[in-house]
Amino acid sequence: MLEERRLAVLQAIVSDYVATHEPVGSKALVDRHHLGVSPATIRNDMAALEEEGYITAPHTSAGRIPTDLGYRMFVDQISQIKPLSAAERKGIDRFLFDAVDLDDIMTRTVRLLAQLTKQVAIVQYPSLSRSQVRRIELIPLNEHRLMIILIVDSGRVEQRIVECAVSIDEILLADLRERLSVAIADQPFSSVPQRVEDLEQTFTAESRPLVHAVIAAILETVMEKLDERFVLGGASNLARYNEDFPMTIQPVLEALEEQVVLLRLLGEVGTETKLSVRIGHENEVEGLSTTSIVSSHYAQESKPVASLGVIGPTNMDYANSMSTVQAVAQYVSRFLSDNELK
Amino acid sequence: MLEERRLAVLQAIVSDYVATHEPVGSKALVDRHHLGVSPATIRNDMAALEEEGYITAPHTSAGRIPTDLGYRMFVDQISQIKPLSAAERKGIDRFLFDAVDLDDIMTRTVRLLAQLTKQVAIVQYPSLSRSQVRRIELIPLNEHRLMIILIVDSGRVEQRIVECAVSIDEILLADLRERLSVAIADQPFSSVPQRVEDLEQTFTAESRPLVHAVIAAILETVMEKLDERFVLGGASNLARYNEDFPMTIQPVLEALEEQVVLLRLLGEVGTETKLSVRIGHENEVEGLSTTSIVSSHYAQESKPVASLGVIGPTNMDYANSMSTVQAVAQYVSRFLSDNELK
DNA sequence: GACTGGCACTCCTATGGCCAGAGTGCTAAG
DNA sequence: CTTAGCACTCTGGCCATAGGAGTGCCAGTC
Repeated sequence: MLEERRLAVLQAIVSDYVATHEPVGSKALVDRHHLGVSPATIRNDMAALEEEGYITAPHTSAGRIPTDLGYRMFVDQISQIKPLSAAERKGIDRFLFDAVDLDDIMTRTVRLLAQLTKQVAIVQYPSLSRSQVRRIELIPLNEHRLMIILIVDSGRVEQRIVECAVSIDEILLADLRERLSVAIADQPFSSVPQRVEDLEQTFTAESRPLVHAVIAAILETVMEKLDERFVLGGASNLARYNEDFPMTIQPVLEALEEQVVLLRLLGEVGTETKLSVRIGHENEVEGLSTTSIVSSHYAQESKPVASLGVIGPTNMDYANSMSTVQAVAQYVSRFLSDNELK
Repeated sequence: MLEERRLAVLQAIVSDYVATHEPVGSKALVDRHHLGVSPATIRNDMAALEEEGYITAPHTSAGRIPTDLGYRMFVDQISQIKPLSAAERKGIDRFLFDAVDLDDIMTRTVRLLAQLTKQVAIVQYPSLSRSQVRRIELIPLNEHRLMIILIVDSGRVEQRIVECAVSIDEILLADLRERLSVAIADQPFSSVPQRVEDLEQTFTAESRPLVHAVIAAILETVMEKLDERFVLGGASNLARYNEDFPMTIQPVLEALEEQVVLLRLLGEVGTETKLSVRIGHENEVEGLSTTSIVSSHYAQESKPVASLGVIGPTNMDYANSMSTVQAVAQYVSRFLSDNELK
């Protein structure tokens, strides 16, 4: 009973604070939410909540604001996520409908997310490490230069130019392509390094220079680009929160430019739960300690391939962000699986 | 004589204001720059300069700050651009040295620019319209799907997936590829639409469905992607100027997300001059009226292929930005021409 | 034992007045 | 044409004040 009301009070504080961005006091609480008790009672509860670390007071005579822990509790209480309205779903549909290729899907998705949540959106490209090579092409460009093209089953296309000291023998190249194709097509990316290295052994000594150059380039590409691509959007939404944390825009912008950091944040998302929320200091990145990240996996044919999400101030509208991120992730998954881009 | 000193006064005002970001008064001027006259004289000149619209006073008893027109005059007076120091040039060299492909060059360049100028940097990909198709590949993916790959002499690679109702005949596809290759390889992009359309006529009726699908996709790709790619970097530098124009970050961020706007700004750069500076209201984009853009073409084998530059507040250090942009453009040009990525 | 009303207390915020300083424009003289 | 002097204006910082919001605690009630 008592516990129950305390929870209600916390939830009320969070939702009021999220709405107004101002500390909320006991009087305001009983006015806006019809809890059946007096302000004094609420004050007792608030004192207890503060004791437990869920809320804090900026100064003696201001209202309370939630701590990271308070938000965490609040978020964990949101058991069932409210579905989007028909209009919203329609909107998502229309937005993605006529995307022509993977790049197009990614850019549209990021714009969609930013627009719906009014926050900074981030969409990761399907991770190579969870994909398979679909096809490999070796295209001679001139005597000493060729281009490797890897087509991945997620629709990603990676290209790389290779320069080799020896002049390129087209017959050998075709042979190499064929054997590479057999070796790595439809194999998980993780097995590629081993397989191409094994393959290299099977070539005669005289063909080695070319073969080695190509294989080295493939290995490099596979390593370098494993997870590295993503798109950002809606950075201007950061400025809307000027009022709330005025001095901290710069570190956030800086953090957003750190690719590795962002990828780690998205990558850390466990595979067990689909929807993940990390609040304030929970993401241990300097500069993002006043922001929260709501992210979700998206899948292709039921296999999770990457993540997408939004980044906003800790006092964001979690319910809305969560449902939007989840919905968008589902739509993207569906879209990727239906219109295979392979 | 008089005219000459006025100019000196204007230059002094601009450089002081750029350095301190505070209105500069007559006393401070004679102190810092050893003009051989008294503050009162300077005041007269300042009154005249204000009359002519080069400077303005925020309020009665503050110093003066340059207007857009004042900056313009100042910039036009910078006849010879100071070369970079050896260390700086060395730095640029090292930064670009081991770039492996075009994407790599573009990202490195944008980071380099942002870092050197402490401003927002923008680098446009080599424009397709000023390039030639180097090679075209048609890669069947499955029965109804194929991928078109266009390799452009600037090193850009464009890919597009085509879906066709009829099943793909590999023999026909090879033939089509060959004839497409003949038709458009080493031709300027602008002539591609005409040539492929002509080519379509030469095919027999039964092969038309496939041929048409491919050609339509090529046309679409050519149209859509003509100039559209660029990379941005250093957005966090915007926040550093919080003090100066605090309320205006949002519109600037928004403008930066408008691809078309940015491309137009870069594109407008005439072909006659290499280095271009547009100040404040000169770039007629809402939201960028308090910013200046310093940009330059860069070239590949002496032919300008695209632009790069920086965007900063109107009270930026023009001399430095101009020399940096010019130097980076030269280096990128050299790099692109030396290590042809074709 | 849980809730409530009352009350004293604290602390922030907004307001207004005030002063000093910086910078100007003007005038008259060199 | 330049300069010194002077009166004038406007801003920005500082201080003190008042008002208000919100709290914590205590004593009383159901």
